[in-house]
Amino acid sequence: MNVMKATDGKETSATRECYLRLRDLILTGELPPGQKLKIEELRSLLNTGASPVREALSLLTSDMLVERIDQRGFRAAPVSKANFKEILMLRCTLEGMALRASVANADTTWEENLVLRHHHMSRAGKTNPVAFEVAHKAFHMALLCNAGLPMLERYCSQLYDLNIRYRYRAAGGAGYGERSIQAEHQAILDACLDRDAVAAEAALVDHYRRTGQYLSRQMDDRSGSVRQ
Amino acid sequence: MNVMKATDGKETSATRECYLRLRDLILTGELPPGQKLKIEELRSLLNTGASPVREALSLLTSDMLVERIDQRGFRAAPVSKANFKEILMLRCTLEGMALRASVANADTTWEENLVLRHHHMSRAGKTNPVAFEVAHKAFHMALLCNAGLPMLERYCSQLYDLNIRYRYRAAGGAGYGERSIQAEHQAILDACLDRDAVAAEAALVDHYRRTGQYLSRQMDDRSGSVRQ
DNA sequence: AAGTCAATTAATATCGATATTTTGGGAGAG
DNA sequence: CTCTCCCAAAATATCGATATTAATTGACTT
Repeated sequence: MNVMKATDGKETSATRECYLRLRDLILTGELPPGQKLKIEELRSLLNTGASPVREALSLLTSDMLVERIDQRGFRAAPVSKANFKEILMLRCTLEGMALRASVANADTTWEENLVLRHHHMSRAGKTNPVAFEVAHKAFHMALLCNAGLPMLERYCSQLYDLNIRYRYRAAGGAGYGERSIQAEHQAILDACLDRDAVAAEAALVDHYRRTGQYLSRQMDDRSGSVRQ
Repeated sequence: MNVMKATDGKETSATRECYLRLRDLILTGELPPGQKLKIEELRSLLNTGASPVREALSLLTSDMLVERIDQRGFRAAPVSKANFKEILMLRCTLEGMALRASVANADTTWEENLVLRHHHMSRAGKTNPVAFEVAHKAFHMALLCNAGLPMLERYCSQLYDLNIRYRYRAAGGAGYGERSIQAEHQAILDACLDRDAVAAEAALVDHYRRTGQYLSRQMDDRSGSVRQ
């Protein structure tokens, strides 16, 4: 059973499939923070065997989205205000560093890609929220991808995902309050195109701090739903 | 078979066993960078089944010590001068940040633990190199553990391990050249006990930069043995 | 009636076997 | 002689079943 027929053009492994699906479930909060992740349940939910599920959970452990307790299984990583603040702080520092390096290596290819990503993000924002989330991450990662620092990029990507989870918690989706993030994104883009590393970093950090304050308020308002 | 008898006081899972053993093999270079990690070989090497091996390798992927290529198995992460430099840079930034935060939260419990760790490290240095490696990491992590920033600590721990690998490559063990690392460690400790965050960070970064230059020279001398 | 211990239940961790995919090598065509 | 294609061998990924360990319930003692 579970055979992939000709109509089924899947080139990816079951483990990766599980990994992506589980990550999505955790990021959106469908698997809420702290929840026990029983192999059998996930196995039937994802229509696959126990091995891919376990391996996917092991991979998610490295992304700090899942906690593994020896002999006692897996659970979705808990959330807390302290954790949120640490993520914010690390993002400001690490993405700031990556952005400076990216600007230092600026070339037209990078710039043109940025413009394109920004355009896609603006477009997606008007249609559906989930497409916007994807485009938003693509834009932010495009900002950093010119640094030539793969490990740093990986950390930034991880931290971005961890932060998304708080956004979903606060707004139940991609609701960004009524702040003008458009203007903030434009400011970051402009500074990059001017090849002004200092201004770019300032704009980026400002963007995160504002979002952070907004989310922080949201968390206070609905405190009690946040564990620990 | 492979039953754990009463004499066998193991409380840990086979997966963790594999994880620790494989990590050690990769850090020391017994499994050299870029080497294909075949499940069957490791399975027989570690006297266990395929599942624990695969799970351990998945966990090591998160530590960036193993690369996973979908449908094509695992391999030990490659090394390169660029990678080494990135690790050094990230360590200086991240550990610097963590150390500042640790000093800011300084209390006597932390200080006393530092003194103790430093003492253990000095003692171990005179007996055997492998004990020194353990004590050395314990001292460095003790410096950072008072920051109250668990994710940052985790990153620092990861980066520390990644760096160890280059040290083993350069010296074939814990050989540190004849620099006076003792004095450097003392300087870091003293600055912490003075609760002087700026001096502590400076001493720490200086310590890493010196070690970095030393290792960098070693790598140049034996270049060709380093792939890529 | 409260606490402890044992037996039952449930879940994890692990094994052994199989299907699927990749790799390597050799035969045949150009 | 080189290239391509196909087949055999090896390795990965996955499944299904089992042994081990943790959680739970309920009886028994005090």
